[in-house]
Amino acid sequence: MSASPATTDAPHRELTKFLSYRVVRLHHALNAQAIAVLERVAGITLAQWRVIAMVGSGAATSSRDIVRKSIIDPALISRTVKGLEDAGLLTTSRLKNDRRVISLSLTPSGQDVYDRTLPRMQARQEALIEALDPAEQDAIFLIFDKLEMAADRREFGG
Amino acid sequence: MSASPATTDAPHRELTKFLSYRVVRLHHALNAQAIAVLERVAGITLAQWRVIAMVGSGAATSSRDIVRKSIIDPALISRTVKGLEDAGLLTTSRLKNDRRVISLSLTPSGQDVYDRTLPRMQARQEALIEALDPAEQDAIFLIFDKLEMAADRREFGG
DNA sequence: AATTGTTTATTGATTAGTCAATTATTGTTT
DNA sequence: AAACAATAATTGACTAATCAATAAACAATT
Repeated sequence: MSASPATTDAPHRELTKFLSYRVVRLHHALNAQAIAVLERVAGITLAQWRVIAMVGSGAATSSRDIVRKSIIDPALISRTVKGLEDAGLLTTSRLKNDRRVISLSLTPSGQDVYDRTLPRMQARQEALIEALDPAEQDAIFLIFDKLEMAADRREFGG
Repeated sequence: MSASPATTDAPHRELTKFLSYRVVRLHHALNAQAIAVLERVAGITLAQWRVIAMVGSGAATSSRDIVRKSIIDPALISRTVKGLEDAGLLTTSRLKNDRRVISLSLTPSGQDVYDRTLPRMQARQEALIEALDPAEQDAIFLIFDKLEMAADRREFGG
């Protein structure tokens, strides 16, 4: 009755057993969490926070930096930066050395958003880490490294 | 003393140390992989594969099932189903018992796509799992469970 | 200096995904 | 049965994200 399909496929194989599905689901949950926190705390979007965080922390001083150090699309960065400028949170200028490059810095109110938001987001990160026991904390980053490498493969089977 | 900074922010703190960022990056890489494989093998999109896979495996027999068992938005399912119908891969009908519910089944060519694609996607899943050593394989699903639970929290700090 | 090629950013077009409102059907309560 | 609530699906409007094409500035070569 439980008619297994021709391909010797386990019937009704639990979706939750698929690694890639679990990553999608976790990503979905984390995104929703970040969006909710950012909306409540600062009224900004996730993309806006990513830019503000990288500029505020000094991890990036230009759009180019953000492109290189994150996986945000250049087009999205361009539009997000423009939005942050319009909102008065960010100022832009061209580099003297290389006038292609857009230099970014926070305005006072952008700095304020950063200062107010960072501790919440750090608390969130710590809560995530602390949801794992020490052994898992040690393992998880290496696991991500390995999975990311595996995700670069493009050929499977015949 | 190498641990987390209290409130004083470590300058240039590595983005790759943030768990949520790693999830985003992994999700990004896995998505790109799935999209590439599906395009090459069957010329279908990821959303289309998700529907085909759930119907083909018997994990779902209706749009309602897919909504319940996945995290795909009902609106997206509706449009994806319509697209698959137009492509001749899926047929729909209303349930006798409950005429609100759309029953889904694969056409012969939809079944063909499923049969041809499934082994590739399974090989991919196995390659992902096998990128981890046995201990990591045992740990990863529990880790995902814990992180997902932690992702449900909405309040942080004062 | 003129050329060729590369990098950076922007723009327009397109797709993916989400949200709110609506319709049709079913279930529940009076 | 009538009224009300709940569920399933669809639709339109919107945001997020990606892709392709372009323009501007720079680098390297001849």
